[in-house]
Amino acid sequence: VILALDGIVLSDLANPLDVFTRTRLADETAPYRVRVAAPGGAVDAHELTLHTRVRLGALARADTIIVPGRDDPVAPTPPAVLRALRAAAARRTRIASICVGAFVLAEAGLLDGLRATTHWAAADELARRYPNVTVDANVLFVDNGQILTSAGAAAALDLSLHLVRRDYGAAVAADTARTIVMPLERAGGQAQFIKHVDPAPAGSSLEPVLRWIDAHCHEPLTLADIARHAAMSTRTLNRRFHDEAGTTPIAWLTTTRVRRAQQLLEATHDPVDAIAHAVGFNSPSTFRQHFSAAVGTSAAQYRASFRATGRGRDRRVRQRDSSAPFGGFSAATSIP
DNA sequence: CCTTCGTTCCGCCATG
DNA sequence: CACATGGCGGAACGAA
Repeated sequence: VILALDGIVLSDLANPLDVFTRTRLADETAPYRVRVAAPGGAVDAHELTLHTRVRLGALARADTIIVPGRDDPVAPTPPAVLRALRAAAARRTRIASICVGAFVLAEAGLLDGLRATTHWAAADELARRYPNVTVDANVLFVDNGQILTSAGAAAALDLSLHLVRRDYGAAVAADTARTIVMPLERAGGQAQFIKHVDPAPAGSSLEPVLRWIDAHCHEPLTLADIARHAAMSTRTLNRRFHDEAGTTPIAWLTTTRVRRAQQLLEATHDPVDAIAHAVGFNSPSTFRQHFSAAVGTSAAQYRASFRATGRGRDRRVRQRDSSAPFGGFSAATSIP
């Protein structure tokens, strides 16, 4: 359920809406049912008025609540909305804010003691008004498990895809990313949880290098190899990665490898060690170490939980019955 | 889990 | 002068 309040920023509404409504599983079913809820059934959104089919009551039945930003981030939120959010939080409903929607969560007290992010221009204000919140303006989004926050409007895409990945796995998320033509950096660059600095701007000069790494990540690559292909010194390569991608070349490479491993774990029955080798890790133990560091669970557990429920974690979503074959997984077969 | 050893990364500085 | 590159060296890291 996406929460619409007066003054809603339309892109904050539209981005998650698109991602979740367009997401498809391997069997073409749509796993998410998206509703837009407004307290009074209608909200003022600049040049237009949004009439919604559902009201606040929908929050009580939501698995996930998305809270977009508003024109005036610090405008007081209607008490009924705050109550509904707190009740949902108490119910362990997953709640994610987009951009300055973080102010609404903070106002409801849901960010107390947590790390959070918001639009960079509003970060100072958020930190000032809510001292109990640890504001980090240098990340695309922060995943606290139940409560998530994301940076500026475009980061809503990253956050939404992250949720898709959490719910249904990397292959499904990659498929959705392709559908909405998400640039490679952002789709591939976000590691699993908290982390990562501002993404490389789309069309950055690193893009060809990133693509090349993506295509060759299964080979044994060294820094020097990458630098040679990029036609620059290792020093410059490191510097450019730092400036434009917010990581280092090798960190990027291992993230790429882990992501591919996730897809193979989901889509095949290959032994973990074989997958480790296939995605470019020399030793299985190295793979295990990187995998659990990035994903949070072991490779075997990841596969087991994915198999068991059709996706990664909790949340009550009736899913493809576990007897359904995974052979039809289209996403995993067509990584660019 | 520990140790060893090659690799990576980044500050500093010279150069174009 | 402003800016980007890249060599150097050591500390930190990561693969066996």
